[in-house]
Amino acid sequence: MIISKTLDYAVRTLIYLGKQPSRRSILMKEIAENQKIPLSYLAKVMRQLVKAGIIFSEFGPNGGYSLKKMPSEITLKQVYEAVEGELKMIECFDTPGSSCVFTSCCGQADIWHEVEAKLIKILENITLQDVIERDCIYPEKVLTINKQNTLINKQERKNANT
Amino acid sequence: MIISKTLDYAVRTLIYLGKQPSRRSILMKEIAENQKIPLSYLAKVMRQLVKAGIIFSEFGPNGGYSLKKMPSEITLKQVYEAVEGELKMIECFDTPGSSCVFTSCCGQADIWHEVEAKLIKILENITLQDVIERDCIYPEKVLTINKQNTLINKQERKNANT
DNA sequence: TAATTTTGGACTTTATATATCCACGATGTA
DNA sequence: TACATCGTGGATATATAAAGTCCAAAATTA
Repeated sequence: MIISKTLDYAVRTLIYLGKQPSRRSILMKEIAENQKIPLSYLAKVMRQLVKAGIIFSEFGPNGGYSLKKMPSEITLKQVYEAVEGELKMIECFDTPGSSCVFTSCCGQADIWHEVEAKLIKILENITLQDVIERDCIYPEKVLTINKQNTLINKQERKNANT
Repeated sequence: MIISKTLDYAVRTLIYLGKQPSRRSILMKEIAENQKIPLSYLAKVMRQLVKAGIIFSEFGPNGGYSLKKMPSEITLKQVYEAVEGELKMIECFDTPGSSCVFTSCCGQADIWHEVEAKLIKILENITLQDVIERDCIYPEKVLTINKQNTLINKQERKNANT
C-alpha cells in the first residue's frame, strides 16, 4: 500500500504545471529534466493524464502540456485513477480471473469495501491546490532549466490575436 | 493499493481461528485445506502472525495454532503490519535507498502522511470481531475437513487437570 | 525412540512496476 | 510543399517484489 513511482511522477508533474505563472505549454522534456524523471517513461504517464482529462496536450513547435482544469478542481483520486486505474482494495466478487472461493460469504469483502469508500472520500477531498500550497518554492539546484522559456499557451495567443 | 493475497490469507486464517468454538489448537494443514491456501506458503504467514503476537503456536502432536488475543483486541492494522510491515504510503525522507531528490521541500510528503494517518486510524478501529460478525457460516462445500477433530487446547487440558 | 508439527531459510517461479526504443501522426513555419 | 518539432502508440526489455516450493532442524508427545 505504497505510493508507486508512477503516481509520484504524476503528482510532481502536476505540481510543476500548476505552479507555472501563466498557463504556458510546457515541454515534456523540461518536466523530465526538472523533476529527474526518465523522459521516455514520463511520456507514458503524460498520456495517461491526457486521457484522463487532467492535462491538455499540444503538438508541434511551441507545443507541450498544460493543466486542463484549475488545481482546485483536480483531486488526488482523479490523479490516482488516471495512472493506477480504478481504486479498489480487493479483487474478488465475480471479477473474471478471481481466485477467491468464498465470494458468496466473505466477511472481508464488506469490510474492505468500507475502508475503500473512506479512502476514496479522503482522496476526493484533497486537491492539487492543497498539494501545491504545501510545496515550497523549487530549490535553486532544481531551477536551472527553461529560464528563457517565455512561450505562452497557443490558445492564449489565439485569443490575444482576436 | 490492493489487498495482497498474503494479507487475505492472514485475515482468512484469523477468521477461521476466531470462529472455533473452544480455543482448540488448529493444525496449519487444516487451515490450508479448508481455506484453499498453499500449505507451504501459509507456513510463512503463520510465522509472521506468531511473531507479531497475534496467534499462539504449539509444537508436536496435538499442537497447532490458536488466537493469542480476543478477536475484539485484534485490529486490522495489527494484521496488516504483521504481514506487510509498517504501514507507510511513501518511501522518502532520509530513508536510505530513497531516490527522491526533493526531500527538503515536497508538498506530497505532508499530504500523503496525512492520508496515511487517517488510513491507519481507520484500520485501528476495525477488529477481527467486526470481520467475523459479517462473515456468514462456512458454506457446506468448504466444511468437509476435521469434523472429527475434538482436541482442545493443551493449556485448557492442563487447567482442566488441576 | 519414533511420530508429529512448527520453524527457518534457501530457492524458484510468476507477476507487476519501471524503463527503453522506434516509427508514426499532428502541428507550426518558411 | 518541405522540414523541423513534439506528442502518440505500441512493442520490448529490465528490475523488483510477490507468491509459491522445498528440505532439514527444533520442539513436543507418547
